[in-house]
Amino acid sequence: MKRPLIILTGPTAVGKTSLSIGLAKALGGEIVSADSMQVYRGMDIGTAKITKEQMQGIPHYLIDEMEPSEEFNVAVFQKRCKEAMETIYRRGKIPILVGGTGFYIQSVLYDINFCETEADSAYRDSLSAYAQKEGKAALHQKLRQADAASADRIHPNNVKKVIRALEYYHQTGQKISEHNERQRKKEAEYRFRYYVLSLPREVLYERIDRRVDQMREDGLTAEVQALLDSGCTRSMVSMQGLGYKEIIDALEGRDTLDHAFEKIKIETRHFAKRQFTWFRRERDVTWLHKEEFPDEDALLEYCISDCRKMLEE
RNA sequence: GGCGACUUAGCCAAGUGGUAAGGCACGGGACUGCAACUCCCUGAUCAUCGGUUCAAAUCCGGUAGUCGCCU
Repeated sequence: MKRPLIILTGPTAVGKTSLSIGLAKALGGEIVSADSMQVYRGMDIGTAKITKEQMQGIPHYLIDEMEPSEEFNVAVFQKRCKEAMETIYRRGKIPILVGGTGFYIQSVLYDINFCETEADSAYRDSLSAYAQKEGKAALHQKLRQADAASADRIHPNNVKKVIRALEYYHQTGQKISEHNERQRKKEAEYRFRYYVLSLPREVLYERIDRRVDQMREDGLTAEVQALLDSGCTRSMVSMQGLGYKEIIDALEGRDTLDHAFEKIKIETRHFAKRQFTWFRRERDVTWLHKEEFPDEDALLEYCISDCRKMLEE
């Protein structure tokens, strides 16, 4: 019998955290964070990380498990997430995957295969240098020779993705387009519910604006300064998080703080929009339109009973 | 009340006679090891009325609005 899995996601600032705790309590669940930034220690305000008090005793995994200097990515996430889920099953609990990184959720739900090879930064750098010298089109042409299907799919300007496709070919001798095709057909090996929490765009955007204002009041600037003081640099993956790169620019004199915070608002809205695009095309999702419920309790009740149905299957 | 300047898409903004650059926002989309990343697509007849001209956002005049200076 397939094991149960509950997924709760949605755009940033939609209110996943509070719902997740209610669900975990009612169903005997433990939470695994599916968030690419909340794993990092010391990045609390900018990632709107759940606090100890908010957790209300519910165990959380993949939060504060890495240093900002370490590199976290889908492959690492997938591995650690599966480990956490094993622990949870062993304890007789139900894993609840909560977070807004759709790609990460997909990697676990459909068990996408990321081959053993490590990222080859030397090769990546050489390709990147090649693109600098010869141009993006030339790099794309290189990909066309190796993997025409990928070249058709990936826009020449999307250098980062072109490089990854080339790297895959370089390391495995196979075409990433074919690999992707195979992965795409996979079925979930869990009994699951995949909830996407949503709000009308205008409401969400207002919440985002307010949240960013709150981050400023709560001391995001000091948090970023502390990270810089401890040796973090803009080039770290962790420092590319929303809110971090902008404040770094301001602290290092390339921007004003006021403008940086405005920029964070706009970019967070863009991010939310991208998340909607992602979830809209994900199959097997259950949309939860918050505005269709009289209040949070009603929403929670609905989720609980819907999950129970799934658990009894 | 007088004089002057301005009026181009939601915002900023090129264009001064030959048939509307660009940027931002908004909206849509892609995404299989950096994903809070990276990338793609998308909008106007130029305040308004009339005139000159083969041809006007571009020249002339009226009207309206905005801003500045003066009384």
